[in-house]
Amino acid sequence: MGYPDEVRAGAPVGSAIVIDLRLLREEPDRIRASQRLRGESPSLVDDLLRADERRRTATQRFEAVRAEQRSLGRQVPKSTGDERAVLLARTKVLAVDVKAAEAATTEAEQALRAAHLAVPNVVEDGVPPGGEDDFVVLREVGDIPRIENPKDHLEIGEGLRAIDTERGAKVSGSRFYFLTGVGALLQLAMLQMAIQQAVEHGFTPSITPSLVKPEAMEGTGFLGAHASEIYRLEADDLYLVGTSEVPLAAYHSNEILDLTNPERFAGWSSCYRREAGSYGKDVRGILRVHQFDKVEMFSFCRPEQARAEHLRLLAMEEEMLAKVEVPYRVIDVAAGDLGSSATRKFDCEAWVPSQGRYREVTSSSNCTTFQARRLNIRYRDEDGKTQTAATLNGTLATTRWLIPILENHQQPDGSVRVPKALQPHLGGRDVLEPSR
RNA sequence: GGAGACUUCGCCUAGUCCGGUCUAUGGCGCCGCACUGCUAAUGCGGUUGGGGUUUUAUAGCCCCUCCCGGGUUCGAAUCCCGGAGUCUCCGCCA
Repeated sequence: MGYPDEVRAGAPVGSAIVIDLRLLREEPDRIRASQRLRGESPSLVDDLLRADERRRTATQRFEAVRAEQRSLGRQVPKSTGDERAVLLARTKVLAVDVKAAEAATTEAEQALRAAHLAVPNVVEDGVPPGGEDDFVVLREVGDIPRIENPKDHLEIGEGLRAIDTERGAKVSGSRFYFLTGVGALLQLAMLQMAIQQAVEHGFTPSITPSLVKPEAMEGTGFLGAHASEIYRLEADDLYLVGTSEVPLAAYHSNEILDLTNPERFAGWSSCYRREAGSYGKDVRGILRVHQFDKVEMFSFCRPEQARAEHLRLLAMEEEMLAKVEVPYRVIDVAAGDLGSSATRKFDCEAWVPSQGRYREVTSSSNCTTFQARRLNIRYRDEDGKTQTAATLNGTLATTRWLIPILENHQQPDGSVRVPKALQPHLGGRDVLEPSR
């Protein structure tokens, strides 16, 4: 799955990239170091700088030839006779040069973009080195409940007639499910509560498209190493989103924003993931599925505000987790496990009694200018100059949350206690029992 | 799905037939100044945007930009082809 096709499909090229290249030129060593932390080749940076230089040269040549052509072209209408014939002959030659120079520029720009897309975001200072298992636990919150022989969420869910994975498999295959009765109601209540909290904190609630064009996928960094995770509709050249982060990021593509204050969205969408390469992993229940629903936070802000915004999103997640009364811990994800777009990532992991361990339920990434550069999202600074914006995202609630909610609040009789904050969203009921 | 109309510098709009100071018209809005107890009104001036370059700065210079991408041409907002989007009507359908 290469990007040149996507580039031709209309992804923004050139200008916005160069702004950040200026920064790259100043600190290439910093970026090489970051590359090593991620376990990727530092030479990508040199490829990028070379491509940048090539593009500059090509552009300068094109502009020079073009300027001459225009200048001569302006004289043609005023000229007559022999003078005109000479001019026409000269411009005829120039036309060929211009065309060649333009082609060279276009090619150089595409090469630059390709080199650019290959370079992951620079890792933020303080990120733990290492891979998947090298995260640092920042804190553990809440008391782990003592439950004798805890049932897992699927057993509880089936008892409540809330989760039906057998029929999910019958209708759509493995890793699909039906939420029915109190299961459906619980999910709607949880997502509604998430939206309400987001609105209270000034986020704009949004219901987003689930199908997006290639440039939206490319721009958010999802067609990189994890392209095989993405569903693609061949007939229409559209992708099914794995998170509303994608449409929300692309929402402001090719725009210049007023980012005096950060712009914040809470997107509700169904999400689709192929889960390729996770065969045999987490096959039971709804922990790892092909389709789920999610409320995702997304912020556009100035780069200097991004760290504070990141902590803000994390605080939102913790507020939600507190409302569903589930014990959790916060981890600082290690450099090798960041994904190409993030400079830093905090995950919240909820306690899952049946497994006796924490499982990821939220993930919030600071992408700084990585996505905005690719999607050409800018803002105007005090001097009126355009600068690349920063983007951040974080999970506010998803279907997976049903697992810790059901398991941590299960009762010996098979019913499930409803956390207080959720009750108003469930018509006031304080316990889940089988129903229609 | 069928037919037609349309897309111009924040918004509206002239220009497209008949290619060349269109380096885009006018209005609204906005900014500045003047006048007037204040406001309003009026008058004058300014105002497409993006990138590069240069300067202490002001200012300037160059390229790109008339939905997007190709083509024709010495030269394209204008002509040709392809695509996207918007609207209207018809058909169909949650």
